[in-house]
Amino acid sequence: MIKLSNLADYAVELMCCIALKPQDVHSSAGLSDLAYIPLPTVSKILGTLVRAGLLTSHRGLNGGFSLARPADKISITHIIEAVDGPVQLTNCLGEEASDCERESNCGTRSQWYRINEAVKDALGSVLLSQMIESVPDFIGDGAMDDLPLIAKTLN
Amino acid sequence: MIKLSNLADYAVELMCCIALKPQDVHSSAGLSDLAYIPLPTVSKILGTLVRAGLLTSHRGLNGGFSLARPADKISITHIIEAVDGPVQLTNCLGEEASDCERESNCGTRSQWYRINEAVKDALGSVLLSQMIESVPDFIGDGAMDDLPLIAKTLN
DNA sequence: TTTAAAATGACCAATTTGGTATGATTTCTA
DNA sequence: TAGAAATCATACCAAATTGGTCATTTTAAA
Repeated sequence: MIKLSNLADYAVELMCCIALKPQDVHSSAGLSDLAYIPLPTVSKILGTLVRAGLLTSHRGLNGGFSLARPADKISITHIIEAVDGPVQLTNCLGEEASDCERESNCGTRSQWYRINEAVKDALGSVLLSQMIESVPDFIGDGAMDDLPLIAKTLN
Repeated sequence: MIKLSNLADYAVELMCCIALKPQDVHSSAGLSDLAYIPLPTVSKILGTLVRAGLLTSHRGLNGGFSLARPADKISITHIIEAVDGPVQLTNCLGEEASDCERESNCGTRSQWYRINEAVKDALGSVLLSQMIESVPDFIGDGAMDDLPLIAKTLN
């Protein structure tokens, strides 16, 4: 199954919690309670997000974390890549040389590149601000039947 | 880093090898040589692809594998999902109930759904036939000398 | 009947992931 | 200004997943 890591999932969740009250300073402990995520794990994720420049931290008494920039300047890609690293579907799409023996005459790499970009666009098409602004109008039995679909952002 | 599993990557590669000569029956050993993938791993992947209905197998002497349907009826998503399972970025997008405590008042799930669909579209937008039609105009040394013909042998 | 090939299932190793514990730093207060 | 409380930061460990191997069985053609 192709899925995000739990940490990346958590990271988005935590960013949403913070973005809901952007003026506040949020402690790890408070976010842990709010999001039902173990405190040390929260701490670890927030540290990563600080290093990625998405959050600023305030140490000492009454310290905590807050957004480094407005929620409409942060995309889901930013958060996910901060935690999971870059979107790079195949090895040969990376920076440094891959060990792929057939790279020199590989006919498929340009296609892989295209696919990779499309996935990145898909993840980048949602901003943190959008993530929190749409409170569900109704979530009934959990079925997704009547979800409003779906901007085809791809070409 | 967000990447495909090696097995999924291999699977696409193997399907390309087979699609290049769709009229032939390809043995695991032959494909292993062609794609530089260990034989037992090849065998495992091909078995999965057969069960997914993408390949048909021919047992016994001179047996092997061939495409179950034309290359322009197989998308990359088909191959990847056969090996890695469905694209399901977050747990709450799955079939059965997730254990997410905050699902009932989760404002973000519809956004996740949108993102997930976009990623699926991105992967599904390339067909196996497209993956192989762009053969490199220059073939270097050795291993794949007999390849240039193949573009024309496609139907 | 022999041989080549696929199918199956058990098994092992290595990487990654998630979680825990401990240490370091800042700010408030007396 | 010193100490203590609150908090961030980092190093470490365990469990789960993944990738790969091996051995056995089944099938079909020569």
